[in-house]
Amino acid sequence: MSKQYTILVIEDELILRENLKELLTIHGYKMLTASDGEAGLEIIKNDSPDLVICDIRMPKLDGYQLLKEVRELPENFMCFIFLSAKVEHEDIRFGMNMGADDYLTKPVNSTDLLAAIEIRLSQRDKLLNELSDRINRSLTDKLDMSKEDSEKIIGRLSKSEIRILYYVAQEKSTQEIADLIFLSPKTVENHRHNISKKLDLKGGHSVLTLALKIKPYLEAK
Amino acid sequence: MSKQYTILVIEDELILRENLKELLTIHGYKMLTASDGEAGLEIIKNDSPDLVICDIRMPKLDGYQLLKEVRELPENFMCFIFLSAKVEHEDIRFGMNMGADDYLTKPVNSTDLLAAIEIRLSQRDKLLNELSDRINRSLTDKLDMSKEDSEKIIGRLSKSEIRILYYVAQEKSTQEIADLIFLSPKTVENHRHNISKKLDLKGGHSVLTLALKIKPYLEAK
DNA sequence: AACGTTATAGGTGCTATTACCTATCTTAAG
DNA sequence: CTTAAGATAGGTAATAGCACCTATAACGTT
Repeated sequence: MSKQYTILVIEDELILRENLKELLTIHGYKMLTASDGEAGLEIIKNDSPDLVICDIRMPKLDGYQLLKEVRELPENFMCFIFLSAKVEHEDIRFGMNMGADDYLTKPVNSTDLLAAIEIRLSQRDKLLNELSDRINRSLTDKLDMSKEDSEKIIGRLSKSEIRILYYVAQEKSTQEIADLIFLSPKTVENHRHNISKKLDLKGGHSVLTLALKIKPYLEAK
Repeated sequence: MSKQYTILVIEDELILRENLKELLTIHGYKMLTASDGEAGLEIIKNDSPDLVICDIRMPKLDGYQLLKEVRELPENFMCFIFLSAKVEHEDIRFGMNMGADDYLTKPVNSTDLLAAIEIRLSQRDKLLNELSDRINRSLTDKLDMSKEDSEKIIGRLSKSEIRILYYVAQEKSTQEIADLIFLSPKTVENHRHNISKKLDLKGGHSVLTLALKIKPYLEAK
């Protein structure tokens, strides 16, 4: 089962709004609804839906103004689709040129709507996946240590060893770690030694450098 | 002056193709053209234009097939706009549902075309900027050191100190560094000491940990 | 010409990490 | 129940980094 997406419908007309909610719920989406632009904007800010289906003529804040505000939100990767009774060429161009990802006209058939939603969500997911791959690769480059390798290393260590390594990565000295977790400095030192032997680390300070390299994956201990 | 974008026009008809090239060149875009899908795909692979304006009915590889191939390319963040004489509702929906970012109909007026190009490029830029910010923030988080801070630190060091720090970041010991660059171990040690004093570093191994943190920005010495 | 910075090299001593040992007690696996 | 692995603690010794000191030669700036 794939991820459940959240869709926000901002639509003045009660009947259409409820119909859309029902249709999309049946197709597996988690639905949010709003009946005017201001309410819609609040929901967007609070719940960050994956996709917004938005009317244009609405009370309080119309679709154009809403889209403008949405696109100015930071860290905003949501898809935005207009669904409007304004069907003239100029209307559609104007809506698309505001930065909408798609523009559907009323009355809309469910095939068109579902297809439009699916393609926008899948394109956005593709983009976000490539982004997180890129972040991972960038991190691996900088740390000389991939996530996989880090996890493999951590997997070979005992609980206490991981705990010690965690504090080593925080740049704590043996004495400081001993004080922090109420152990003898000797015990802490033994753990360091065992880590070094277990992983066959060479050279001085190898435990410290290892700890720093795998630190990002050690945090969530 | 802002960045110059590269636009690829893939269009069967010579006259339209040349007209578009002229119009967009005047408006400051760097233009590439192709007269069929296969040629277009080659250019996309080689030159990675920022945006593609693409006909649908074309020899060899039609617009739909081309878009499908383009979207399967890795690390592909280009915008894709269909420009077609297929103007029926179903045609437009089909094109958009293939994953196009916009769909313009022939004959196209320059206002619509320029507006569509501008909004898609600016939206894509906004997205890419947010993504690169995110990558930077992620790196800063993991390294506990921002690019700016690293560069400020490096700026305060002398040439030799930077060189020493570079080798320290490679996890070389004082003795190893001395052997590598034909210096007395004492000199290397003095540099380490001076780095530590100059930057007011506290605690054991502070030079090593600093070196590892700024390593990404130290590599290109 | 004088001064400050940098690069070079050495002396001395302190401290922290590392290596390798033994030993006891607990816990998990067989 | 026996055994292996882990967590705890200590002893001893070597090593590496660190702090603080002097000293000379080169180099650029004022």
